[in-house]
Amino acid sequence: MDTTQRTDQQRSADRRRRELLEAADRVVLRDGPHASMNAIAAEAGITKPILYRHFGDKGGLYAALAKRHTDALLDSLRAALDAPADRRERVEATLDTYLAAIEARPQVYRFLMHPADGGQVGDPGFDVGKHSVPLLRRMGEELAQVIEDRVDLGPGGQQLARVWGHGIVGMMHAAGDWWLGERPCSRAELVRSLADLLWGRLAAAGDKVGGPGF
Amino acid sequence: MDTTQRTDQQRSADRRRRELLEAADRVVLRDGPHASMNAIAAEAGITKPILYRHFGDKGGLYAALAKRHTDALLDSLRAALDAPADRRERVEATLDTYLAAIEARPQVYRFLMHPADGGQVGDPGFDVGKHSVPLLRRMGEELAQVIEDRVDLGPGGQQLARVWGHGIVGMMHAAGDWWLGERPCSRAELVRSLADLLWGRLAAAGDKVGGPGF
DNA sequence: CGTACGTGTTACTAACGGTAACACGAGTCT
DNA sequence: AGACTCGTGTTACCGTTAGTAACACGTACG
Repeated sequence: MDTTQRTDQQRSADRRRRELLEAADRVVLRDGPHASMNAIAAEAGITKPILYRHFGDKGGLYAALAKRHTDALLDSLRAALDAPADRRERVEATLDTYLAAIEARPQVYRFLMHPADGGQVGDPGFDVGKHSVPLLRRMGEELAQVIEDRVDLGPGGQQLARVWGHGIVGMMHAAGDWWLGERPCSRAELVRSLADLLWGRLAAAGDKVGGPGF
Repeated sequence: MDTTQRTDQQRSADRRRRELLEAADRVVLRDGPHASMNAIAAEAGITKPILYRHFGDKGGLYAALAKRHTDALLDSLRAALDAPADRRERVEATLDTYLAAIEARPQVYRFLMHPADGGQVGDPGFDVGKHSVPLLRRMGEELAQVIEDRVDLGPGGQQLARVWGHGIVGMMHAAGDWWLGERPCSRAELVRSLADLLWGRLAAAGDKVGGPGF
């Protein structure tokens, strides 16, 4: 039970794991979220059971793969969120960073956003899987933390920040999803429109006149 | 080629279709979104191929089922959106209506929200499926229309309304999803928090003091 | 009586997630 | 040296699922 030896083995396993994840990445990028375990194993030059030994089940592989991209995206978003600029600029930079990311890699984005399963009926207590908070939640919690840290919301601010974190992330996500499919305007316009929404322009705008009999 | 006879047949087929949809509804409500075609057929007292003759494939059945619930939900939302009250009250009523709906039937909600597929690789030109706009889009478009009709946004207002429609729906959805899972507060509090967000409270709040060296 | 047709079935295929059982090679202990 | 373990890899399988082909029954119409 030598520690260094164990470290060697673990290091080797980690490297293999990374290779497998990269292969999975390629397949998912090529075939979309429907990539089968067989296809991923073939791309990696091995066979299925090895994937299962490394990741437990498909959910585990999904979680590992999602974590990679999620971490990368969250790093970019943190950079935008923490920039030394005023709040509106930070919000716009964050929105733009997110939209640029999903614009650059729509396949990855689709993969990340569609959990595609939520809980088998049988086999409760399955140890793997389940710990994959599906990106939106992580982004929401992270944004909530930033809001709570940097914005003075008075009493009850912590809960308010959480609601807002998840709400804003959802707004960004849904608008981005729609925009990615239809491309009705430029990215900059979308960013401006969303920031305007968050800045209360909906509340400030006037009613439209001309309702019949009203 | 008698028209009345054909109508009779079609009417019978429609009734059968409705029965099948109700059976599918029960199964989905009981087993969650993972309900198999076999289980649905069994619940309806028939066998699989009949389902396939009626709905083409699973996507078709999903689409038909989703349309039912989506239409029902959209009717409720329209009622809240069109109420003769001021804008803030309408927004809160709409949010509350949506949240009450997902709170009352989480299983249906989960089913509707997880498309769970997006496009097979083989068999291009598959005639069924694909026409199932996944609820969020429909809600977004509908809300966009209401905003465009009732709020004066000046030039470019139509596009702005669409962005906002999808954005607000996404906000509502994500916050609702998170809230449904964690229940961190009452529904009324959630509604208030989200409405506050839309009313620009994020922009109005002050910075938090105490950043080290800033 | 036969023929077309709608409605239903059984029995099958293909693909997928997941697993058991076996095979090989390297280091280790006696 | 020989047995023992252990990591790495395989083949071959199981159970379930979406989807389909082929057949069987009843009924209206010529």
